[in-house]
Amino acid sequence: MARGSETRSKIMDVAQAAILAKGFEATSIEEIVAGSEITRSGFFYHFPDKNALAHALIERHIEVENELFDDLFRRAAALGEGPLQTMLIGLKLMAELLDDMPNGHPGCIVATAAYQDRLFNRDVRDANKRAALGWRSRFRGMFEDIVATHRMRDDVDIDQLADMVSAIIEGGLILSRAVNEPSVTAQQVRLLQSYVKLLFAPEPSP
Amino acid sequence: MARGSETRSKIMDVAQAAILAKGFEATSIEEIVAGSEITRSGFFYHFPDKNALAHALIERHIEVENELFDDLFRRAAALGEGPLQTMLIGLKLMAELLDDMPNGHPGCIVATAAYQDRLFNRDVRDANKRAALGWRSRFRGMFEDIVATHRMRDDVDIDQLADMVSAIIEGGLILSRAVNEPSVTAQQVRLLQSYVKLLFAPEPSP
DNA sequence: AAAAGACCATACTCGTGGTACAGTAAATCT
DNA sequence: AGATTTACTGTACCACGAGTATGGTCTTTT
Repeated sequence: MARGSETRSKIMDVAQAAILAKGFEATSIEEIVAGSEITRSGFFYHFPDKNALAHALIERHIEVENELFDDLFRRAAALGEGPLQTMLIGLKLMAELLDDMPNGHPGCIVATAAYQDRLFNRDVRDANKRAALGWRSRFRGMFEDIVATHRMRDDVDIDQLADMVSAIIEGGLILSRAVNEPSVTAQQVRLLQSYVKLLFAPEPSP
Repeated sequence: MARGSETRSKIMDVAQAAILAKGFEATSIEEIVAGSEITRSGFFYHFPDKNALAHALIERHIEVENELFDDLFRRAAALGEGPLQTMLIGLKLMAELLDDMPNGHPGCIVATAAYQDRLFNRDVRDANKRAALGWRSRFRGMFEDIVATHRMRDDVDIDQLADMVSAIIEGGLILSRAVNEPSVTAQQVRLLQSYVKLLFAPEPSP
């Protein structure tokens, strides 16, 4: 990696850790530069303002999380057979993954942005929107494969079902932070898994 | 209402509207006092600092929402018979209610607080936690009544199921803001209703 | 050798939260 | 009726964080 982009990503690493721990506004540039072995001038050389930093963080997070999900569901597909099994195992793996990162995952940044509308500029909000729509399209694709081979026991919209994955994760993270119980997010994902199971499982033969 | 508490609640009204629209940090005291026909000194007379305002807002919101939920499930209980029906109808009513408030409900304040940990002091975080635990105990009570009379088709924890209501709503609100589709939250609540239905509905007689 | 990239140092502006304090009109208590 | 408290207004001030400006410096690239 070139000299410039090395410092740049170091700034982003430090910033991300701080933001996840205390929120975007509560994290000062002063603090970021202190942890990045750089000066204020150096920071503003790489990012015109704090908004640009937020934008870069969200952009990077989208990529990282996409790769993470790709890998997760690739493993899930290898473990089970058929799209329903893949989804069910994938959700279980996701729950395990969330159990292993008790401080919550970077999705937080997206959520923070959602609730601080005017604090961020258009670029950031657009990136945020793209992230959410990306999740929707990913999971919709998977649910489409499922409905092609399984009967739904309740007539629900596939887009909405796809959104439910994101909603459960984001909602779980919020709740988990509010009550200070790190396990909550993973539990919620397991409940979602239970729903998907009930929704598509073949009728029990009596 | 006495003269003092009148201005106080006016400040809170103005602040709440602004905070829901732009976030807590993005809302300046200057702006709040401008909309409240009061001076800066007046503001600080009622609230020692911004944190106290946040605390008061959350505290008030807990009360308002509790009354709202009480009323909602009272109506639901009148419409259907038995705890399962009450829950299912209640969730439908909740979805309708969310459809009617496209800007999201004040739950946002709680969510904001969850993601801005260090920005708020202990009082605010405690109030936030109490709110979340209050929801949990409310819905757990309802689900307990259901499991007493219905068989669960999947073995899930009641506390976690109760948390799912909050998680779905908060997550729905975030997603709805992120993709700028106000209908998302209500849709997610309807999906939750579908889950509860599948989870407790009697087996179909073949 | 020249130019561009990646910084450092200093100094300044401006908005916002918060403090301090003096004063005032109206309501309430004694 | 007078004293006190409540609910403010007005002014002045401090600290801190974001952002701007500008000039200098070492390093890499051309």
